[in-house]
Amino acid sequence: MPPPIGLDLSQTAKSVSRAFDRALAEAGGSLPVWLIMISLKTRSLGTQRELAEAIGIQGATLTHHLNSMESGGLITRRRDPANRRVHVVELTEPGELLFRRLADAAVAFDSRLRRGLAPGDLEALHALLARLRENVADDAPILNE
Amino acid sequence: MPPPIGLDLSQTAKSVSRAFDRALAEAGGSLPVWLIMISLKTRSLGTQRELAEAIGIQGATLTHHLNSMESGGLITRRRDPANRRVHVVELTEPGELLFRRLADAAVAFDSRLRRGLAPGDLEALHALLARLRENVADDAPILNE
DNA sequence: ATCTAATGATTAGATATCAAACGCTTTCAT
DNA sequence: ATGAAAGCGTTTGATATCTAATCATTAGAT
Repeated sequence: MPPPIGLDLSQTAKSVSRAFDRALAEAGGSLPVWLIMISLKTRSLGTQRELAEAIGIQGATLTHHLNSMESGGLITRRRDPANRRVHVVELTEPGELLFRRLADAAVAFDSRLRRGLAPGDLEALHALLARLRENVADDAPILNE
Repeated sequence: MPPPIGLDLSQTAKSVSRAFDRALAEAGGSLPVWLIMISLKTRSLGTQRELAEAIGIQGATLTHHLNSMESGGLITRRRDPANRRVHVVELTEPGELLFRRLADAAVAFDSRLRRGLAPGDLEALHALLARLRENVADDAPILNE
């Protein structure tokens, strides 16, 4: 009798996320802050809505994080002159500094997480997770194969 | 360049958990309520602390859930005469009824989640998740293999 | 016997997240 | 040109969770 897969998944994710958050906290950040920063740096940001979507939180929640990051001097927000509905979010110099520290912590954590896993294992895991996401996507929800 | 594994995991878990919670909500419950009930039914419960541990939440959080379940008539709490520190938690008749409905929903969801996954895939996933949990366990935290 | 430490559960306070409502800006149809 | 609809971000209110402090009970030591 295999264990219920959703349970297994969520408990594992909880453990891993908490450990990651602790690692980032030691470097002076947090998981949401890290996700926001790396999205700002790598992806070519469109709007805050897209940013929230990319990191898997709600727009309202993102606003809170940006508020504290702004008052902490990590980012600036200004209206885009071309489209005054959108806020352009940018890292300040202290923000860049923290980003580098968090990046180091994230890399270290990731290698710790991969211990004992072959490249093939990682690919397999990635594919399995993708399949699970598909299976709970809203379209064609029940339909038994 | 492989995607960061922790991210992949947590986003998937979030999607799956939310979908599961929606399914349980349609059956009149929620994820924590379901976890509490199934733990009460299957595992031989020791204390609330153990119960909380088993379902991966904090004792204080469990208290809140038990409060609402009790006022909703799903469970009863009484002091154990043998050790008056512990609360003996038991399902009421309406509680048993809801349990059965949630069990149906959970089974349906699980089969939906397993669509397109061979038994070998499930075993592999289980093993990979276990490995990840090990890798973030507090003992021997950094040590590169 | 009594004092101290440990244990089980609850309560209080803080934080994080979400959903819904709102305000401003832009787009588009007429 | 103007009015309706949609888009973007923020605010508000509710919920869930955690940590720390507290109350009551039990176990252990002297």
